[in-house]
Amino acid sequence: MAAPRPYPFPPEYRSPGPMNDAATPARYDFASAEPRWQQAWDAQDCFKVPDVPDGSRPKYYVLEMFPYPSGKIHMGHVRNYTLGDVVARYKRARGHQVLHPMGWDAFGLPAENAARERGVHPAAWTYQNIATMRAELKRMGLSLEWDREFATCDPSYYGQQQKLFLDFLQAGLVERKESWVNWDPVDHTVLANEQVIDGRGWRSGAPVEKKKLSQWFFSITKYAPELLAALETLDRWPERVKLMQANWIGRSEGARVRFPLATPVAGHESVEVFTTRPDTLFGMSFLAVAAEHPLAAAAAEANPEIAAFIAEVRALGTSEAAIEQAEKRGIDTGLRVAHPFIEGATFPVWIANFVLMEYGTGAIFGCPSGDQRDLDFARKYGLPVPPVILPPGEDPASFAIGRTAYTDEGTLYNSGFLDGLGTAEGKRAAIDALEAKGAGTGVVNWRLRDWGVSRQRYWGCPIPVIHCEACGTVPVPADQLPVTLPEDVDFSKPGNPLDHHPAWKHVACPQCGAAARRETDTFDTFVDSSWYFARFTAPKAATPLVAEAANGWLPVDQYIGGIEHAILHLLYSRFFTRALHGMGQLGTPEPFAGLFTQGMVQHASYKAQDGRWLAPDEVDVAADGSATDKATGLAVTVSRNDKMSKSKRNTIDPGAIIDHYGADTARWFILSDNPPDRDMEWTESGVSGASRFTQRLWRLVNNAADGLPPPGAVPAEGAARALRRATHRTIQAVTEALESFSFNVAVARIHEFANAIEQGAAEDGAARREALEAVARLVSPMMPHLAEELWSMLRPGAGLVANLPWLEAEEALTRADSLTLAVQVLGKLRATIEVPVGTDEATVFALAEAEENVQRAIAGRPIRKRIHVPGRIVNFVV
RNA sequence: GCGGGCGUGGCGGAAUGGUAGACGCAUGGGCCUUAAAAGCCCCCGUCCUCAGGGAUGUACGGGUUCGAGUCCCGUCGCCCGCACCA
Repeated sequence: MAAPRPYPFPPEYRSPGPMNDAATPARYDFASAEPRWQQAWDAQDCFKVPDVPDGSRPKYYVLEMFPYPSGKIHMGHVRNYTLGDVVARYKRARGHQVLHPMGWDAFGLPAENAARERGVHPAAWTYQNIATMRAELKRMGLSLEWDREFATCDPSYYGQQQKLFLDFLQAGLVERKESWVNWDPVDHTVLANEQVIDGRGWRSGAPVEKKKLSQWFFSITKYAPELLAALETLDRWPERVKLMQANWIGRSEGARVRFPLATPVAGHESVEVFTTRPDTLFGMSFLAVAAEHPLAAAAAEANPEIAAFIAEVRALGTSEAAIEQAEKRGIDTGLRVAHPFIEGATFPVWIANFVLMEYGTGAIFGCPSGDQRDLDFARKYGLPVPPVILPPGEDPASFAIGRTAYTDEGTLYNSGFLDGLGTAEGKRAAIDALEAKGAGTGVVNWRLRDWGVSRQRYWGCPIPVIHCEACGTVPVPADQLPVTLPEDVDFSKPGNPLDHHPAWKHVACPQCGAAARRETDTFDTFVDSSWYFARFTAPKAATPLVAEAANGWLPVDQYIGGIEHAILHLLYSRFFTRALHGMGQLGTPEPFAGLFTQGMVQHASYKAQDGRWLAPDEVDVAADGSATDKATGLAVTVSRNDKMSKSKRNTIDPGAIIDHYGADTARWFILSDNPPDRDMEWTESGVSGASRFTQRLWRLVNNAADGLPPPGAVPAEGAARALRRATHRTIQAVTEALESFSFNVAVARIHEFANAIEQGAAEDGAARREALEAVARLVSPMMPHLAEELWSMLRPGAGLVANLPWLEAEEALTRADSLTLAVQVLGKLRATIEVPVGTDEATVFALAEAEENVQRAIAGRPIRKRIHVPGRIVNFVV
């Protein structure tokens, strides 16, 4: 692991150390305060809740996506857990019983990479990382209940997961099917998509091949209709995430059409195609199948050119993005199919690299005039483009398709019996005709595929199955679980260490007792993260779930994590929950009632002229943002908005930040910088600004604390009114901002409030105490340590802010007695007027019209219309 | 390529269809200090100005409205996901 980098802090922000040095003004000493308050929370078990909510207060389950233990925490974690902690502390103050646990998504590839590269055992590497990261998280002052912690690589967790797998098997939700993997022919290893770079294996550099393997699948497609329909019930999910999921599930109505082959090939009499546009069948120009389609294989047998083309397509790997971005290419098989409607006509069968075997039937009919991809393909290979849809207002004699297909609705023509019909009627009529002829049927197709969970890797949860020659695949009996990973594994050979372990896989068949073989594949790590949120409700139970605990706490009220998980992790978790609900193990069909997706954390990156990436402490940044290399003095290319990454060396270590500024400063800066759902940029000046504000608040209280009247004093009327109004309006505004995840706005309101307190120096002492106590309590979800420190100065010995209820604004004190109205003429601002609350409309118009600027803008023209939006605006139309 | 999102001063951003730029950061000027640090105060979209104001401005081009950063259509740029990274 890389040594921690020094951080280029200005010397003035180092921890001030012991105070009461007469020569320097007193400062807030976060370095001693933060651990002190963390101990105080621990000592009182502030964040502990029972396994079953006791009903004394409403329950609230706050969960952030648990981290992968990669080594150290990064700023993305700090942002994620700060957001969650604000919610957890705020909800707790609002009187909820808050469950807020933490654990580790601990299986995965990086541990195996570390084992191969450095000879560390994956378990040792993982648990060491967990220890480091746990210590770092604890320093952040999060209101977590650490007693519930677990790692998914603990046998006590993955053993329970194996039990769930047996339940899924029993429920008919598991299947064994063949599917394609990326195969590295040199390393003899299955590659993850991220390990395929430009079609080559990342270590060997060899062109990847696609290989078919028999693998385990969860039947998520059985739940496709439910998963789609239930999106509507998720009213506290971002619309964009629901949209992405709906598109991913991809329900589409269309038809399956059977095209008879002119001459049967290798036992194939026909090709079946799925289409959402059966109305355009008369616009057919060709038929195309995927390279993995059986017909393609049959055609390749007699033709080496076709075989070469298929091999080329295979070399693209299994990533859909790579396949679809490749240049659209194809090859004519020489086969021809008959048309279901056009008597005697036949069309060529092509193999095309953009047709996906996984979608529909792995074959399409090409209608170039109505589909852009088909058109590009037809133009490239000189195939005909018969137009069949006439856009509204076009003349059939002159309308022609050029470089752009017409994909919208219109009137069918050149289409035999469909002529004159619109798009919707055309679809219906075409399906009716197909069904009457026995050439096809109307169907609903789903884009969603079953979830392949087999991985040929060591560091994952063993799939508890035994393969027996006589009995087939036999589940490991529940009383023989968990199937644990062997510890003595050899990573010097490529491939799956479980597979070449000398003893582990050799077992007796549980059914017949004959020699049999353990499944050596392990689960996709998405399985681990598909139920951990439920396990947190009873993390040590001897069964996967405990009904009262799970049903008492679930669903998660607020789930927080990165937008990059918008589809897969969230959809798999929804599927798992629904499946467990169906088996009667969970009371809720949906895992996450509320979802918030945060943006990424970025930092400027610096590239020297010779192409090396420079770390932030290796450059001098000038006021105008330009930078030079400290070592060479040469100018450096600065790029903002770069995702923090080790390769660009622009990561900032949260541990170093906490050392130098304290956890509260880091939290405050992260919250203040921008709205939490957007990407944020970590800047040095931003953190130091946040640090100054913590000192300013502390000073504000420290300077005032001695001169305040005792708690309970009643503020006087009159002079104190302005400050009291500021206090109660701030309570109102911060509360609203916290409720709506506008944490940056909450920060702004607290800044304004601090300004107001400073300006109100001569005010009534009781009002001042009220204001300062409000500050301490309002910042507490965001800067919990500073809040405790301020509170202890204001109310020595009065207990913890963490145990206080949230402040309520007094409505009467928030009202103003006059308001400012904008006066516009023709929608342009010309003046503002100050009127007492409750002024009637006629008076408002008269006052507005009397303004000198307004008169000038009206310029003697008659007023046609007067608009008054009470409390906002007056507009004169002339 | 397909699906989703975002775009407002030098920077991060604020703004129930109703005063665009709150609040913060940076820069500049000033106070304090022997000096620095810390702290405090002022200015701060652009252009014009008779110093009252005026024009213009929310990626770009259109539209709806008394009124558009906000709603609608199109274009451009950037970001996320694409099923074996987590």
